[in-house]
Amino acid sequence: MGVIAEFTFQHPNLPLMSTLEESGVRLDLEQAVAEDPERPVLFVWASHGNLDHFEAAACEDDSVDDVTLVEDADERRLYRVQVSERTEKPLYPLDDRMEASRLAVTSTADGVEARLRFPDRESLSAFQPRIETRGIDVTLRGVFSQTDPGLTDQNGLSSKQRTALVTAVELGYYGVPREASLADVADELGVSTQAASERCDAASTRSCGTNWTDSAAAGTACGRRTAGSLYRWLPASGMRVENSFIPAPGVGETTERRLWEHGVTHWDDFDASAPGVGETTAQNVYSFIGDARDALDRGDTQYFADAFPNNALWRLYENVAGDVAFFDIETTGLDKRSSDVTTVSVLHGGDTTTLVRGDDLTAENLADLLDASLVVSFNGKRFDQPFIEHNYDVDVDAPHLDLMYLCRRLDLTGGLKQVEADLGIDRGGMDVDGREAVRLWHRYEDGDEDALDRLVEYNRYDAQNLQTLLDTVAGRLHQEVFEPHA
DNA sequence: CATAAATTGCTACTCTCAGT
DNA sequence: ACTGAGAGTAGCAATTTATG
Repeated sequence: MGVIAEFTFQHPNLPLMSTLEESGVRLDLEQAVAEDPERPVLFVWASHGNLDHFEAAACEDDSVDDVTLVEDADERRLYRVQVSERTEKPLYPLDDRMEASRLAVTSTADGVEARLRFPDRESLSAFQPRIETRGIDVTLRGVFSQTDPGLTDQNGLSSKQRTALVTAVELGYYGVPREASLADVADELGVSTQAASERCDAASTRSCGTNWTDSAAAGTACGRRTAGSLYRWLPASGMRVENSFIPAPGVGETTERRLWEHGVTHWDDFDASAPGVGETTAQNVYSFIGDARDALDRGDTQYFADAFPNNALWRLYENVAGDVAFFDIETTGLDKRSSDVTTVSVLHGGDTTTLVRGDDLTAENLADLLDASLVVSFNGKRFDQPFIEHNYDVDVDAPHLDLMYLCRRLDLTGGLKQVEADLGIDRGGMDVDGREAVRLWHRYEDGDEDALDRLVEYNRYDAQNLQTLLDTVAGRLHQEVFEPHA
């Protein structure tokens, strides 16, 4: 599926940039000939502003070697421009390599605006970081899907969000300069200014994150958002707590993301001059970093469990990967009050241990096995942990990472087996499910030792697969959180 | 320094969903 | 069928920041 994206490129050394600033002229690219990619020849229409001034200044401009008038219409003139070798050229030769095609390119003093068609989202995602590594400031202003014309709620906007966005655009809230204040938008909608701000923000964020279809409205709204690429700032491996600023008072998702976008991806990178962080918040961040460093040195994972919102606890995984207990239980039913725990399997430090009811399944052994920096389960917060704690005198103290909710964030639903299937995680031909596990246990109670073997094997598979699952999901979340949604 | 805007952090509420 | 944790949604108050 083709994707059309609009970018703005900004760099002082873009072709004719200083001349455009002086003359207020706008250039529309008609054609580009790039026999030598370092020195493309552009045919551009100049309009608006002072064209005589532009022509004189252009001839003196270092960013081009030659400017020739080709055609003189009344209000606009066509020039042939030979771009010089030392000029920044965002679209050469990268767009060819990316298989992107230029649909429209316009230069003004504000930078170069380009509308490009990409064959797919992957090539679009790859495009931006490539440009950015050359020091050019790139703003993604909009992404338009070529399919689904006219569908309105492909963006995933709620009706309130949609209404807010349309109202804001109609009133000129997104105009530059603003033609309406937030209060105007709030008035029109009949809600508080905060509510209006949130609705508009949520709407424009979602529009940016998904396909746009029509809607100049959405396009305009997104114009103010910088979809900066974090690509080049990625830590080599997965995210760790040292990349996180969320726990500091005054820092939420928005501020943390802004820090990352400005290259502050590690506690070491932080300083008080960071954008979007004032004096108060900066002090809070320093204070958090100090505490967190101490906690990390002590191996105090509880600190992070308390400091991080639950949906960010997964960031702790890489830090404590050597001391994680993956666990899964089998029972005789779903209700902890009327059913018994039959087996418990724990994968910890590379070893899988299985405790069996009536044998070695005791409170002491359970506590011992689950004593880790982090315990990991699937739906264990609702099922496994309460089940164990209700039936045995055990408290699971360690921070508990429940993979079910992480998977849900990635749209992986349908239960553990379904998720594993979706991710291609091997089950080794284990054709057992929870119901069958109950039956196996009862057969064992009736004297069938093989049934127990099979039950244990199934249980161990589950525990071990949790590690594979977490590795996979953590990798995906890492991308999701760090990388732009372009 | 005043103001508008952005953001966080809180509460209250609904709704989805997965375990054996 | 159960069930309750947690996600999502919304709104408001208070705090913080940006901007001229």
